[in-house]
Amino acid sequence: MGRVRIATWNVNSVKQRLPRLLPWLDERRPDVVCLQETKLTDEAFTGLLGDELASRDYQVAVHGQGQWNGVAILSRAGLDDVVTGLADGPGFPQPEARAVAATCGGIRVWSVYVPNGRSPGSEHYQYKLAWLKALTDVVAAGPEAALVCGDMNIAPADADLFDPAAFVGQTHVTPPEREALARLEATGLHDVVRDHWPSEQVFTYWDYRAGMFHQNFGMRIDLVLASDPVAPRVKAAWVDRQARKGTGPSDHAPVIVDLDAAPDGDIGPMVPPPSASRAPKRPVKLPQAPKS
DNA sequence: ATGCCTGAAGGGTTCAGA
Repeated sequence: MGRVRIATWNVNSVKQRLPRLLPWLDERRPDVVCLQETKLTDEAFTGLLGDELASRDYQVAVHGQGQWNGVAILSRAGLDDVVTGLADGPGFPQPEARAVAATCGGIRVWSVYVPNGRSPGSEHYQYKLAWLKALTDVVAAGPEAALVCGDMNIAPADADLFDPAAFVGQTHVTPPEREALARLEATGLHDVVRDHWPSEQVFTYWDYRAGMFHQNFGMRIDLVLASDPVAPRVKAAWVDRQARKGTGPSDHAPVIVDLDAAPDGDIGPMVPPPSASRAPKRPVKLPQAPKS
């Protein structure tokens, strides 16, 4: 098929994000959308926006739960062989709604929300590493044409942080997390945004607090990983920072990838990475969990 | 020294997020 636009977006509650999500779908017109942190049961998801998505010709694969987590795939490029969850994946302690897969336009598409990890060495951190191993096994056993999209909760390199010094000792940057991500990529996946912007500062997440977005103090933790047969088809790969601006945004911006053809002129501007933020004048102290 | 903002559940506050 021709051009296919694929996007991934941690919306931080699809219910709260509806006034941003629907106009964004109409403006960017993605063919396949991977959502994370939907925070709705499947029934609530369908009740809330089933009609809105159907009227835009999207088929929907949802895997949600109440309150936390939740992933989905919207597609008007086909939606076959839907699988929810990770086979033999770990729970915390029960399995959580963090992965859904479907075949869209001949590509096995995964929408994933990797566990946060909370603090290095914690039970949740071990869960995160085990979850990544289960994802790696399932992707390795799957079709060759694949896209793994979502919130990895890992900054692949220090270049993906506004201030690496601020993250020392935190999750998202520890060697075991980065090694787990590298093992996933070693199944034959390419980080297409980094490949297209090899030396640019590109972020996908900015904390809501303390004007972090305004200062461009962000992280790149939302990734599109394309398998060997798919990666050469990538014609554009960018972060839609417009979606992080304005009223009622998610704390994450969408990542948009076009396969095979350059985007048409009528689907909105290509947004280049912002100019590099200046290094903080003073060391930036990240919020810490309160001591128990 | 600090969870500084946001969302969810549920209840007058707490937990989770990265």
